[in-house]
Amino acid sequence: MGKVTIKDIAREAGVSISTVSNALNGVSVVKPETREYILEVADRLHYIPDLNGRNLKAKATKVLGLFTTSLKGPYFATLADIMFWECVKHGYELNIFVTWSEKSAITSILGKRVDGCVILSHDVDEEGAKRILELDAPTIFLDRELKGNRVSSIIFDSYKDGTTVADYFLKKGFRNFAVIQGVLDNYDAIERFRGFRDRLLKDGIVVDPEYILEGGFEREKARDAMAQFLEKGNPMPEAVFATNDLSAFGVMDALMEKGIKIPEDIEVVGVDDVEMCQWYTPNLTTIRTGYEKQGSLAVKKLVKMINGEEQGDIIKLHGQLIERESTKGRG
Amino acid sequence: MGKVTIKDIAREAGVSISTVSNALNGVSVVKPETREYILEVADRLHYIPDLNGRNLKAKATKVLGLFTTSLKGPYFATLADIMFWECVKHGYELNIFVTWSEKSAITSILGKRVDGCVILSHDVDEEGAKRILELDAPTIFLDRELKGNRVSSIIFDSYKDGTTVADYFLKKGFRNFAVIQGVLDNYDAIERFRGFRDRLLKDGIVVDPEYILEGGFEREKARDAMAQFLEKGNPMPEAVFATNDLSAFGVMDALMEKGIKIPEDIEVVGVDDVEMCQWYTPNLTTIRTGYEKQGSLAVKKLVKMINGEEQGDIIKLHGQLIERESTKGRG
DNA sequence: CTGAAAGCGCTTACAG
DNA sequence: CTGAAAGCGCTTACAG
Repeated sequence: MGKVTIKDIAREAGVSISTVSNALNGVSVVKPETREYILEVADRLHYIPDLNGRNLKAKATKVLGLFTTSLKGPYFATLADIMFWECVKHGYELNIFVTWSEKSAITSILGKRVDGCVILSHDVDEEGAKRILELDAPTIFLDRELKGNRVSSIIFDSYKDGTTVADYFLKKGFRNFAVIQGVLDNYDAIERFRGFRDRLLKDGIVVDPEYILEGGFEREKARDAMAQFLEKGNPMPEAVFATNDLSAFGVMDALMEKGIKIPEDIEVVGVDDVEMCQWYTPNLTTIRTGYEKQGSLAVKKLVKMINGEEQGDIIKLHGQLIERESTKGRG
Repeated sequence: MGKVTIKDIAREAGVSISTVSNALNGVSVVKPETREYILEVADRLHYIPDLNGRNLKAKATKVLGLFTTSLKGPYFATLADIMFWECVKHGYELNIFVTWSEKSAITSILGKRVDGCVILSHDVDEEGAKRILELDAPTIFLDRELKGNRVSSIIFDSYKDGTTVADYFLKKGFRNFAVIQGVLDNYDAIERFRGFRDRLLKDGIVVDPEYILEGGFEREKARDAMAQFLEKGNPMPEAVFATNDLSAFGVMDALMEKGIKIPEDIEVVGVDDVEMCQWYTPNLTTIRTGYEKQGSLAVKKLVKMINGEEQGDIIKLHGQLIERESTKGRG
């Protein structure tokens, strides 16, 4: 290939490499004609800057990193697409990294591959997170509460979302529930469950451990758990709180396979409001968490922290209950 | 933060930076004790190498790039996850870039951010692709046929998949069809359609342009197109070929809303074999294209091209028809 | 086995 | 407005 460098451009254009660099970077000090000519030569030679050379000297890479344990899941693509567009607006690129530990984020930040990170782990790495806080590297956590000078969290108020669902069911007069847990060490899964449980406790209602099923945030897993539950012949609860939509679909799959009617025999509520909630029959009552907002806010806040315009914060997004067919059983 | 460099380690350990570099990189020439000690010091100081310094001098970055126009779509996450694991096996990292033109891939390769690229564009950028071919940068295209010294394509034999579906319907004695087109300039969309059409033509069957609908590979768009088609009151076709599963679901949504029975009144076939094919009622007959294989093969081939072990190739993956309820109408 | 030195491609004060 | 020079953090022949 024979890589073209600023040296080649300088020779070809008959100027120094400093002038080439200044022209290329639009430093206003260069005479317009010189600049024009250099740009033309650069273009003719198909010049592409070596990012390593540039980043080595420069303080910024103008790249943000999105670190995640998995690209799957119902809303990752939407979240990332929104973040991507928000990055473009602010003059940044977005790189996505699949990784199992925060170490990779640390390496990328300290290795000067990115100027800041957004971290979305399905499994929390406490040690890595602490290290990030120590270093005070510009970071946004989407999955836990952490705050530093340049470290923020933008999370769902999942505890409150759990209480919202409990409130809703209690108002209907229900007292017997099943709960589908999510990924066991996932922040949102834990908080949604806690909120639901605590609100019920206030009214003196305890959820029987037999009625707490593991859904792992997955449709298939939830379906299996519910099918197994039904096998046991326990009395049916009046309503099910699934800690995400996917597991709610799994629960409904299993119920309907047994001929149990939703919402007449049992009501179901999920969390997330993925698109499919509107397509599934019956369509699903759920909490709209607002993950689109999370994506754009993450980038905005991160850029501000990088620029030193704002300090770290903990931002909680409030969910909203969207009522649909799956809970139109009684009053 | 006060970035730690090999200089700091050298000073702290009382050796030269060359020795530090050699120790860190496991060059066997270093005395084991020296090496151990240096590693310990590096660890103690929380040393993280500056990737720009390293990549500037080194010929390789050990990073592969996956460039795509969108993270959405039913199989992107699976494809990327598989590629990620395959990268780990080969000692590479995987970076994902959302981008609208091949220019970004070129910048990354020539900018020495990555050693090679896998490109999956929903909209084809001919100019950019040509430039990659000229440069002969290690690249795998997943969306079009291109071949160079270090440029390969790993694509579905979508033309053949189209003929397979046509064959299947013809054997059942059908002669009246509707087709749901995909994204108009998408390679697979075009080829699936061409294969289907050409096979029918051989039997003297022409698909009425009124029966060729635009589905854009999206469920909603296909649903709307089919709903609009039904409004017109044209005679119903015997079968529908949707050029991907998502649009097949949309078509079935629209048909069932009008009380049309699948497969009794009309049969439907899709392409991809996404998971949902098994969940939808009726579950969907489709072509299993084998995108998992595409992902792992892409990484393997790319690594071999980078290492100079293999030249570019055009690899076509054969699809397989999976028969399910949506075509169990007649013989 | 270890160290001094050159250089990767770029940016950035600083002199002219 | 332009250029000579230093230096970003690393690797890599080469001498010892």
